[in-house]
Amino acid sequence: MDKKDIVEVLERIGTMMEIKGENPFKIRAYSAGARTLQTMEEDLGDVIEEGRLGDIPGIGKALTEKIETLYATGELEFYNKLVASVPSGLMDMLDIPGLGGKKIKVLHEKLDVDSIETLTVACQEGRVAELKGFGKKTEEKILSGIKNREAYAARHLWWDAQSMVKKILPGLEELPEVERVEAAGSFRRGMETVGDLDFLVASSNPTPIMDWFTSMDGIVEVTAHGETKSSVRFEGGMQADLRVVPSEQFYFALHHFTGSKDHNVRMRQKALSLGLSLSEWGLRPEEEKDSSRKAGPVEANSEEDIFKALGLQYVPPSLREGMGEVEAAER
DNA sequence: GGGCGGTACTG
DNA sequence: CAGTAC
DNA sequence: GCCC
Repeated sequence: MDKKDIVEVLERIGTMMEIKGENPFKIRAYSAGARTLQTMEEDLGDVIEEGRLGDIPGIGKALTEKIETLYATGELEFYNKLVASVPSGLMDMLDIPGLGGKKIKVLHEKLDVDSIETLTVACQEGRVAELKGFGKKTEEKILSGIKNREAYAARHLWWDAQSMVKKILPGLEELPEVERVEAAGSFRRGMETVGDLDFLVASSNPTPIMDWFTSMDGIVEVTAHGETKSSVRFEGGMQADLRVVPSEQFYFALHHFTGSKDHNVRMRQKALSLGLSLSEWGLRPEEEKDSSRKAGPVEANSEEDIFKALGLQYVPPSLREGMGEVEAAER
C-alpha cells in the first residue's frame, strides 16, 4: 500500500474513533500522524527500510507498527475491526455542523439512525427533537446542515475568499467602535484554498460591531452571536467568524487565529522553554495562570513584538505551517 | 505516569 | 451542565 | 495515541 492510501486509512481510523467516543488525544494522534506522513518529503519505503519511521516526531511505537504493516501487506486487523463496527453512513454525519461523535452515537443508538437519509427522516418526523440534549432548534439546524452540506464542507479558492473579504473588511473599518481589524486564518496565510473567513477586531465596545456583522447582506444563517465571537454563513456556503478583543490582546489574538495550528503548537512550546506561556490572550510567565488578569506583562504592538519576545525572527503568515519555520527562526 | 490550550457559545 | 468548535 |  502506498503513502497516500496509508494516510487515508489513518484519517479514517481517527474519524471512526471519534464516533466510538475514544479518547480525544488518541484521535488527535492519529490525524496528526496522517498529516505528518502526508507532508513527509522522503520516500516512505526508504524510511521504513532504514527503520527511521519511529524517529519522526509524532509517530511512535503504535503508529510505526501500523504503518509498516499497511505498507507491507495493505491490511490491518485493527482497522478492519473498526470498519466492521462503525456503520459507514455515520462517518458522513460528522460533516454536519454541530454534530460530533457523541451526538452521532446517541442518534444511532436511540433512533437507529445510520445514514444522512435516515437522519433526515428522523428530523422530519420530529423524533430528534425529543431526545435528551437535543431540541427543536437542533433538529432544524441539522436539516439545514444536511441541505447545504456540500457547500458547507467545501473549501473556497483564495480568490473567491478575497472578493468576500473585500466586501466585509471596509464595512468593519468604517464602524466607529472598531480600533483595528484584520482578516486572519488560512486566508491571511495565503493558502490556495480557504475554509472559513476569520476576522479579528480590536474594540472596547463589541455589541454594535457584532450586530452589524450578523446583519450583513447575503447572510443565510447566523450560527453564533455573542459578545466576543460571532459566526455567520453566506449564500454560497462560505462561513465567516468575527472575534472582538481588547486592543492589548489584538496582536496575540491575530497571531493565534492566523495559525496554523501546528505553528501555534511550536510557538507555545518555544514560549514554554523560556518559562513563558503564549496564548491568544497574551504572553506571561508560565506559573501565572490567572488569565482573569487579562493583558500579560509582555506588550505587543505588532506581531513582530511577539516573535522578538521569544527570541525569534519574524515569520510571515505564509510560512507558518509548523514545518520547522519556528526552529529556523531561532537566532 | 501525567499532560496534551483554554475559552465562548448553544441548548 | 455537556457538547461542539476554534 | 505521543512525548517528557
